[in-house]
Amino acid sequence: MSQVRVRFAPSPTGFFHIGSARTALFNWLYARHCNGTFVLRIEDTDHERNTPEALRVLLEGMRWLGLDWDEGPEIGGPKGPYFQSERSEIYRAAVEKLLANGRAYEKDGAVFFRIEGERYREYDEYLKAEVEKVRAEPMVFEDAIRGRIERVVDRDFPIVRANGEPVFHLVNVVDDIEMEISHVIRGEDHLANTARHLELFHALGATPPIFAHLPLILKDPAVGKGKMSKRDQGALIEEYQTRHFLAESVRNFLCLLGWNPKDDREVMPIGEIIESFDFPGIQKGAARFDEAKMRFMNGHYLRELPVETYAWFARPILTEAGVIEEDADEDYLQKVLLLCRPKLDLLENLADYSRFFFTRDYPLDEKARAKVGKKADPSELAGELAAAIDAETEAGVAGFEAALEKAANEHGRKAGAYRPLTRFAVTGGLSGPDMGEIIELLGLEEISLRLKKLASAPVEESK
RNA sequence: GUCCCGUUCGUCUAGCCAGGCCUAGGACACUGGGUUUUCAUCCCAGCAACAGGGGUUCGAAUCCCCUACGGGACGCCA
Repeated sequence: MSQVRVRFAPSPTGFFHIGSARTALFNWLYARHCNGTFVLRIEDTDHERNTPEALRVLLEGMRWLGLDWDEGPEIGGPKGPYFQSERSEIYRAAVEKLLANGRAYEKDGAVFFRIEGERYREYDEYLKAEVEKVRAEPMVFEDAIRGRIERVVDRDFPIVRANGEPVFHLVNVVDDIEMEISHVIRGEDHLANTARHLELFHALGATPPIFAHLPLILKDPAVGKGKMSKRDQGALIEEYQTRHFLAESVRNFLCLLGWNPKDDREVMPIGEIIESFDFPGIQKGAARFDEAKMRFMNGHYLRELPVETYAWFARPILTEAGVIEEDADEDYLQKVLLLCRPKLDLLENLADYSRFFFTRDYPLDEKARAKVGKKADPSELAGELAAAIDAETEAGVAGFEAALEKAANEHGRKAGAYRPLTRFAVTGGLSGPDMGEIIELLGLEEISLRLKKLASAPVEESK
């Protein structure tokens, strides 16, 4: 059996689009599944938008997602160079060959590929001009995902521009031949191009690879129509990097966007995905990106992280948000993180969720204050409870419960009246980590202090 | 305009190729309940789909045809 060689051939634009990432991912998965080779080839023939920064974004995104390539930039390989900008000689040779065997001709300084068949002229509604067309034999191929596809190429097309630069169709096919690519896995937007590519493969005397066209990722209908483009909210991998999504969850989610293992597994380790991944599991219809599900997965992976790793991710986030200092105590940090984790799905929310553990200067949610103040004056309640706590000798939750009981009896209230209030005083809101654990970690003294602070604060009328 | 591809719950999808096991399964979201002082975790329950029409067949989500809708391509962009 011949070696499986697949490639991801992006054009560095300065963005790493979610659709490109998914294409890269599926190529990578297939290569790993088949024990094949994953080639990264940079289609940088468009010199204007091609900058080192654009390449960096791309490679960084690939690495972040864990998509390691076997041949390509920075590591080289036997079929290099892997930048199209460095392969001009190879393209020139291919053009010479086509020119020599009569499948190409020069016109207006450019080189055109000749489609064989009877020629006629026709007004083209789309091009708004009369053009020369060809009655050609249809190109037929078996798409690994969609089955039999048939399409005619009815017009000659340029393969070298008047400025001497080779055109995408040409370089793409030449490189796939030279790099001995066995399977071309790419987006459905290339489906219509495939007939042209097939013409080129044949004219160059090469056996075409197997094609597999992936369904497109569509934008949220609320945003607009059509395939997701780089301008759409949530369309770039960088966005999820900056929002501190775990790469694992983004990758897992992307795997499921257009592929599934045919059983009920969804959150699954990458090794299992690699093992199960194959063309029959790939969807034909386009999919819509659903951030809610990715968030859910992120929460799942977050909860599975070893606490040291979790802290390693969290520390810079909290430092940047001004919640902790660079030298914050690791032990205390880990305790806080563990307390926050059960209900946290996104690291980007961690700062607001945990601020009160590190400072007394946390915002008080006015809605929460209004809610707490519905039955009784918060300041009054806080004062009563603080006094009871100060009189208490036992520490921790036990002491808190005793104080609660005492305050309730003394002032003729239900113990429950103090509970939401305590959370509000201690955290600034009405939701968050388990209150008992907060009390244990912060200590009764601190709880009392925060209650007193609330008791002495001026009461604001809620609007 | 021409050509190509697609269409199962709001979303991602299983089932379709090898028609009966489908009163269509799972997951996210949503709703309700439980746990909880609170809560974004956890547990339970619920909601909700075969685009429409015609055929073939004893029987169709599954096969065939048409229509509608969605998407893509048609560039000296990639």
